[in-house]
Order: sequence, then structure tokens, then C-alpha cells
Amino acid sequence: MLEFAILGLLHEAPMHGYVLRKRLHETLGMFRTFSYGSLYPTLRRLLRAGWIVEEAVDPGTGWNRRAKRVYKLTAEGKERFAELLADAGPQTWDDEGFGVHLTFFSRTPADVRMRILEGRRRRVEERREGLRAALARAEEKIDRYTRELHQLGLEASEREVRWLNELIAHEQAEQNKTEN
Amino acid sequence: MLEFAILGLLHEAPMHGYVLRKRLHETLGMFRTFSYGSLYPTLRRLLRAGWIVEEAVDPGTGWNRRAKRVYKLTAEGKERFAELLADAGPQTWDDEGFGVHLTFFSRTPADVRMRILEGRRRRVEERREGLRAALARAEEKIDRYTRELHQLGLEASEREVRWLNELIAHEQAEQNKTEN
DNA sequence: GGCCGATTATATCGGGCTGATACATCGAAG
DNA sequence: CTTCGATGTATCAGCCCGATATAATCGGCC
Repeated sequence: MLEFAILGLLHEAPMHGYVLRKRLHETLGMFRTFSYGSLYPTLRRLLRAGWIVEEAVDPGTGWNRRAKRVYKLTAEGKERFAELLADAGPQTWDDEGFGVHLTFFSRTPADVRMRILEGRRRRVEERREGLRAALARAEEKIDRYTRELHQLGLEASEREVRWLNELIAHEQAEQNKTEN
Repeated sequence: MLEFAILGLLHEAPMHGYVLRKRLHETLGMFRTFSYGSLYPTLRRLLRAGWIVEEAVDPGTGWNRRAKRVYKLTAEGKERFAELLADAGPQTWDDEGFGVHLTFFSRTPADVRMRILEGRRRRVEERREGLRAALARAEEKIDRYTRELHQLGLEASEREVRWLNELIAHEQAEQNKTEN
């Protein structure tokens, strides 16, 4: 997930790890945040893999300005990102992954977008049915707080399914337009 | 989180790890699931800490029925659970923790309940404001998908804040009733 | 000119949790 | 009598978090 987000963001421009983390937070901070404790190790992993390189920082006015690193996407890194964009596995419709993938949705191939949205819908529908069953099953005997929580979750699921249906319909309309 | 949930569930009855995982899934599976990959290591951790013990399994009709383990809560385990119930740190109002804590809310002291609900409200309000700002800031230039996602997130946040307000009001009413 | 706090910047470590994978047993249905 | 789904325990690589440490830079204030 973090690898995906980093590669996606580095398409904009080369960046310091620090700035990257800030952009990460701005871009998808409402759904997912990443700590430095995973950012810096991941950056080193991406370096080793050759997806990114360290760019020379302006040595400045004389003495040691180093230890500041600017990371830049390589051609292989762009390929890697395209690969990740084209993959529509379960992680892409999980709670943690879905928001991140949506962030890069306009760069995602149309058929992959479709599979992700449908996967997500399946997932949320399952949750919705689970919650409906839980609420129906007990109705009286269960804990007040649990019931309230399930009620909130149920409504959220219902809304998200509707939201997904609209997105999916829109995608299909777009696709038909392109075909004609 | 898992430690908390295990100790909470073992109040019901001693259980196999397997059954524990099933109950875990039934009880809070709509919001949080735990894999065996964390369950078994955590059980061993709780054993070492003395919060739980292995109960002897019925040796059965002769040959080797072992390798099956039944875990039972100890007095120290109950104390530990009470300790965790009384703690209202940031993890209790995070997305991952809040649902789990709500599950055990009727066993949670009233003042702690209050602090958790208020912490959660603060958290969700922050998200709501962040999303409002993001939507207002760009309105035109931002990605269609991102805007849709933010819209969904905003509505979900608004609903949850309202939901929390009702719960909090109810808590306050209860508290006043008790005082009189 | 000098100080102070906020921001910029990098890094490590312990530990929680996941997903994949590997076993083995048991009851029931075919 | 075999196959299949449920029960049951376990490990491992790897991702990520939260806490923590360190230090340079920049702006503003006195």
C-alpha cells in the first residue's frame, strides 16, 4: 500500500521523505496515514529494488548539508506503478486499500476500475448483510451499544453500496460512450 | 486490541483458540477481524503473563487427544481486563479500536465511556473538517473520484458525529438520573 | 545580534497484525 | 469407505505503527 502511494506521488516531482509524508497525509490522510517508521524503511526498499533513486542535493554554501535525500522515480519505478495500477486483488477493495486506489483511479485502466468497484461492492454488501442478520437475530437481547454500533454500520454500508452503484453506472455509461 | 478482546470474550467461558477466533469474528467481525497468525502468539503471550491458563482437555477414550488446548481466564486476567476497560487512551477512539471497545461498553465505567465517546467525536469531527476543507479548497480542479470519495467520507463523518451526539446525550441523561 | 519555538529532515526499534501455508483430526453424507 | 467441510494448532516473512532520538533551518521577537 505504502509502496503504491509513494510511487504514485513521486510522479508529481522528486521529493524529500519528509515532504512525501506530508503529501501522503494531505492526499489520503482522511482515510489512511503512514508513519515515518514505515516510510523510511519502505523508501530504502524501493531504492534497493531500483524503483527510485536518490538525487544529489545541492551541496549548498560550503559545509556538510548532507543527510538530506531527494527521491526520484526511475523508469522501472513507473513500470512498477503501472503494474500495481493494473492489479485488482482483494487488497484493492479492502477498507485500507480502497481509498488509496481510488486516489489514483483516473490513472487506472477502465476494466481494472470496474473490477475494483465491483469487488468493493461485494465486500460492502457482505458487511451489510452480516449487520442486517445480526440486528434481526437478536433485536431484544443484545447489548444496547452493540445494537447502536451495528445500526450505524448498517446505514453506512447501505449508503456506500448506493454510492458504488452510482459510480459503477457512471463507469458503464462512459464505456458505452467510448464504444460508440 | 486482540489482548483486550480475548480477555473480554473469555469471561463467557473457557475456549479453544479456534472457537475464540470464531466468537471474535461473530462479535466484532463487522468492524475488525483477527487472524490466527496473531491469535496464537497472543494467547502464548497471555499465558506467559498469567492472564490465562491452559485447562486440561478431557483425555477422552484412550489414545492421544492432545494438542488441543482450552484457555481459561485467571483472576489476574480479570483484573487485567478491568484495567484495560478503565483506560481511555487514543487507541480507544481510533477506527480500529473504537468498535472493539464499544463491544464491551456495558462493562466499561460510565466516566470512561464518556471520555471514549468524546474522544471519538473529536476524532471524527477532525476528519469531517478536513474533508470539508478539501472539498471547498478545490471544488473544480480535483479528480472526480477523489471528490466522490471525499463526499462519501464527509457524509459518513457527519452521520457518525450525530450518532455520537445522541449517545453522549443519552449517557448524560443516565448520569443525571443516577445522581438524583 | 541573539534566542526560541516551529518546521523541516532522517532514522531506529519493539512489537502487533496479516496472509500464506502447513499439518492433523473428526463427523457426516454419499 | 472415502471424500469433504469443519475443527484445531502453529509458523514465518513482511508491513506498519508509535515512541523515541537527533539535528539543522527559519522566522519572529526582544
